[in-house]
Amino acid sequence: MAVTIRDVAKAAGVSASTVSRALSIPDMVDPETRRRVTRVAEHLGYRPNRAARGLSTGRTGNLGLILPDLANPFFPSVVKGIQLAAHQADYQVFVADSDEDASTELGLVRVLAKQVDGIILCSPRMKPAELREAATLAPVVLVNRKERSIPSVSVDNVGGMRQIIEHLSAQGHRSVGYVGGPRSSWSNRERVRGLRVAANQNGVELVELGHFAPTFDGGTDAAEGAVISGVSAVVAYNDLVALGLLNGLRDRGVDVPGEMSVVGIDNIPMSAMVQPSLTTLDIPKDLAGRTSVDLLLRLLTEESAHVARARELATELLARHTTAPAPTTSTRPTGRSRTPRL
Amino acid sequence: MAVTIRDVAKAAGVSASTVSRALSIPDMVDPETRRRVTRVAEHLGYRPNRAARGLSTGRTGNLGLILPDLANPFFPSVVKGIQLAAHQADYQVFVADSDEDASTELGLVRVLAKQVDGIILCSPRMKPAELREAATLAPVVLVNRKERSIPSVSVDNVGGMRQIIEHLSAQGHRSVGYVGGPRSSWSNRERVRGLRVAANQNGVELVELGHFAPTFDGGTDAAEGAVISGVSAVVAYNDLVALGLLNGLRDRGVDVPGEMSVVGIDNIPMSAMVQPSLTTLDIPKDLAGRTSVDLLLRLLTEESAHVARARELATELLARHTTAPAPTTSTRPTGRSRTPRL
DNA sequence: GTGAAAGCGCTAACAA
DNA sequence: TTGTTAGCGCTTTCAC
Repeated sequence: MAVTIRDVAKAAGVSASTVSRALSIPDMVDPETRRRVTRVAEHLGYRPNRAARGLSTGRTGNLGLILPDLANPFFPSVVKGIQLAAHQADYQVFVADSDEDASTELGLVRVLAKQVDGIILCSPRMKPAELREAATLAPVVLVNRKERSIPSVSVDNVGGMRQIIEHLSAQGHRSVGYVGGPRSSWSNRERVRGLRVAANQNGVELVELGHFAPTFDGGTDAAEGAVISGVSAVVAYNDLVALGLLNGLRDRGVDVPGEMSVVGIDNIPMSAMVQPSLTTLDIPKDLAGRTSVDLLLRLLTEESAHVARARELATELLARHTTAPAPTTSTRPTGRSRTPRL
Repeated sequence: MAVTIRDVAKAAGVSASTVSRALSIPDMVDPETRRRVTRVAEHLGYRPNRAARGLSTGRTGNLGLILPDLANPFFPSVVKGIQLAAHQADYQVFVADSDEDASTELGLVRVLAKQVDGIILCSPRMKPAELREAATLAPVVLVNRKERSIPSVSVDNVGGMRQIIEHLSAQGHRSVGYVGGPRSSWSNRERVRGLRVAANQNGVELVELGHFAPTFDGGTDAAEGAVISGVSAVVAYNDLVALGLLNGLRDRGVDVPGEMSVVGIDNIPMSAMVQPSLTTLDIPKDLAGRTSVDLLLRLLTEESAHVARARELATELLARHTTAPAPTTSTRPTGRSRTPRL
């Protein structure tokens, strides 16, 4: 078996409790002993067993992260932001991929709840009631969606949609299509909402082309309808969909951007790798990750008596915080219209 | 605090141990009591605390996964394969991204070691000695590299390179370039080795163009050298590099595949999303994931007395296993030469 | 400043 | 078949 706190204690000629203190509350122990203990611990290669520590402190030092699809290039950046922030605070991250299955997600929350101090939940499809149940099982921070009384980190979808519509409108487009994501997706609903408002304000006609899978293939499927609809520009639910759409349009001999403009959302790495690059709305992904960790850790260190109030507070804070680095269209200079020909 | 085993015991009028048995060794308890206990447990919403269980059993029910870069589209498939297999066996997966920093990785192993039953390590850059140290801290399975006495799952790089060279040779190429990955990467060394052998056997000249970052930008950087070298075809360390290379070539006005052919390795999703699709060598990524979990779990359930032998055995098994579904070039029909014009 | 003792939630002998 | 006891590795009173 590995080296335990007692091994260190014995070797240093002190009690286990002293070792414990020397390592976690250094000032409570004589400098002399402290040094001896540290040396011995290091020499023996002692690593505290966090699970055991968790048992007595109620703190595991772990964070859980649940997301719908790691293969969606949107998420790795978020995960990286989270891991970085977590590691800096000496937390480990448990990542679980639910495979786009919202029912799995609640199960994952249950399994994780006991092994982590808090959970970051990216679940565009979970029902509000499920979210609330999840929040009773462990401290939860929502990413990319909001739910009353649960702290969350989200982006200003409405503002982002306004930017897109204004951009298109300035280019002279009067009729814009929207290739929607899953009906049950919170982000999708927000985006539709934002688009409607902005279209209305800019005298642009918005044509909703239906709901599609949030994938490359979903975009391909949407091409036919986009062509038929007669719009001159199309906004896609996300970049993956936009790329698939481009693919489908090309297959139909539609020249992009000559005959039709396409705009994506997310600014995934792939969007910059096609030529010319895809016009897209940037979402500060790693910042969202970092912010969610910060928020979660703040909740955890809050006096438990004040947690309820803290939650409300935190929600407000975040709304402002994430709105600040507002989404902007990416800025690759590629001529008049930056929509790709691919 | 959450509901514990004692709460259930009390409510069911039995002892804690009975509850424990009823839930994990059902046949050791009277059907009547068992039913009662189960009912009460369910009713109270009891969830065993796995960390606590781990403390007494020595089994945590968690697996660790360390990989260099989640943002590399190669990995999500691997992760998904791993998660699926792990969840099916009722294991959770701890994912840690080392950000391509091999020195971080050993640290991650140390931190994770106590909290997991075993670790799946994708570390192309770690030194052999570090790998062996890692293997002493926890049961370890290596992915995509081999090291004496440590079980591993890897693909038949040499065979794959042969396929690529034969493919190019059949197309009439006599001089082929290789855009190498990091000097310290195990896969890169294997690939070079395989290419040299295959080139030699097929009467093809192999021009090694140097070492580049395993990224899109790395590929872009390699374009200049590729052009100068005068080869008619280029193999890239992986698909990301290949895509960057295509980008760089296009910027230099080189027609692909008219003037130069490009072949990638990995078959990442993105490769099928460009038009026409990138010619690439498929690596069975999710299978690699599944296999590594299977292997690890087998090690864990092995009688400890036989573990040493089991390790050797397992290594052998795997070598055969992963060679079987050998890499094949992807099969998108896109005309004579399938190298993309992008 | 330090040690002894109790306990976190659970399982695994050992008795009964 | 079931309950009692001890203990996993650690922290945390409570004495000294």
